[in-house]
Amino acid sequence: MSGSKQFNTDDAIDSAMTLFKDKGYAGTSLSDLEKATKLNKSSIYNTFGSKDALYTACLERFRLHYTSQALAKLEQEDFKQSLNDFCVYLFGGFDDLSPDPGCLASLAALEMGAQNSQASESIKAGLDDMLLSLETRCQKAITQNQLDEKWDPAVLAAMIIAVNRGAIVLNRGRGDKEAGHNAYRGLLTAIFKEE
Amino acid sequence: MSGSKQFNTDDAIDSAMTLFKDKGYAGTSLSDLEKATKLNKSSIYNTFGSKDALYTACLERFRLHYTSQALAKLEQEDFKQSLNDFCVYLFGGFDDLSPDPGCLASLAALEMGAQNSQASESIKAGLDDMLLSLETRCQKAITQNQLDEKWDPAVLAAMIIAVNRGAIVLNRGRGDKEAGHNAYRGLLTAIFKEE
DNA sequence: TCAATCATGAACCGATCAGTTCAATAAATC
DNA sequence: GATTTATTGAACTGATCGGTTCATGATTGA
Repeated sequence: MSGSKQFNTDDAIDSAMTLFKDKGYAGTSLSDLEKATKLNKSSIYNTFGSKDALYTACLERFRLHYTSQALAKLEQEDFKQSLNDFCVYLFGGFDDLSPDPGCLASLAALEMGAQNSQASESIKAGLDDMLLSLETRCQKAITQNQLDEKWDPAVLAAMIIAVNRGAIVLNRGRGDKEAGHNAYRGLLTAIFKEE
Repeated sequence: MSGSKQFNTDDAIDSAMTLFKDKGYAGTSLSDLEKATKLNKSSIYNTFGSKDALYTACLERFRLHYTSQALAKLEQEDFKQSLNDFCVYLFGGFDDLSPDPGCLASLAALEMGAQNSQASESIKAGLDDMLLSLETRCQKAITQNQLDEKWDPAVLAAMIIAVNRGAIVLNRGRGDKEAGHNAYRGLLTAIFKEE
């Protein structure tokens, strides 16, 4: 059949994203991608061009769709609420006992970090988005007197991202969410709990 | 030639480790491993049994050799010094401008987290080693009055590991050490800087 | 209604994958 | 010095890799 596209491109990207997130770039084969997207290889190549290009499309969609949704949580007036919702979103729910969903971008950063892939730009851009948004939000919190002045906004932003990324590593490596959850509690203690 | 082993097993594991750390399990082929270890495929299979077994051997050596060296830094009397040296060791030197060395275990956790591989046990054990040692060290710091009582040792331990793991993701993803370094500075601010 | 368009599935490509086999051969034992 | 033991390189296996080609046929615009 033809004449018009028989599938939704974003749906295909979402399916591929799940695979790449769980098995990595190298660990995901084209036949895996065919099954997950329910597309034929020629459709995949016609639409995206190559495995690498599909991977990059996944990273771009992840950044423009999912990451930006997390960053939107920061737009609330209350800093503590902003940060909490931001973390809950990234964590996949603090009270949710289902396995940690992992993170496409974090695995991509570690897997592609030593290569110079087409995907590297998107990975870097995603991290920079987060760092910049968080830095701006922390700066605003200081001027609003919702955050202690001892904090350098860029430093705190980097720490918040690091805890988030690190929590995923802990959760995926241990198969539960306990250590990751503790890491988040530590973050809240660090920022909000008085000595 | 034969009669006795013609190579050092640990040297071979170290070479393989570097490859797995940079390219991941799936991204590393046996011919890559042959080149890096300067061994023939049959020697690799004779010695280790399979690619998966060699990978697990790398993780075990990483844990028993490298991770335990990091944890040894915690044995100093001064808590701040312990923590600083621990972080510097994991970071590959704060003043060292060379690229972040990455981390075999962190990539392994993300890459294998959704699989149930032979390697999973070793990955989990490595994280548990770190969490337990740090928790014990933090507890000691509290009794020594070197750490504020607001901290739950298990919570702080998880946060320290998370920042370390997350810093690697940031560094590898961005190709420099700036954000990772900031994350560490945040950690020190959180623990030692008064409000 | 008809011609142009284009997504599609199947067959195919050479390369590389993880893993095996085995003869050659060097060291160790006696 | 002969026999045993064990490592090694090279050749080989079938499967799968990423990627291409192309006939088919449904959809579309005129």
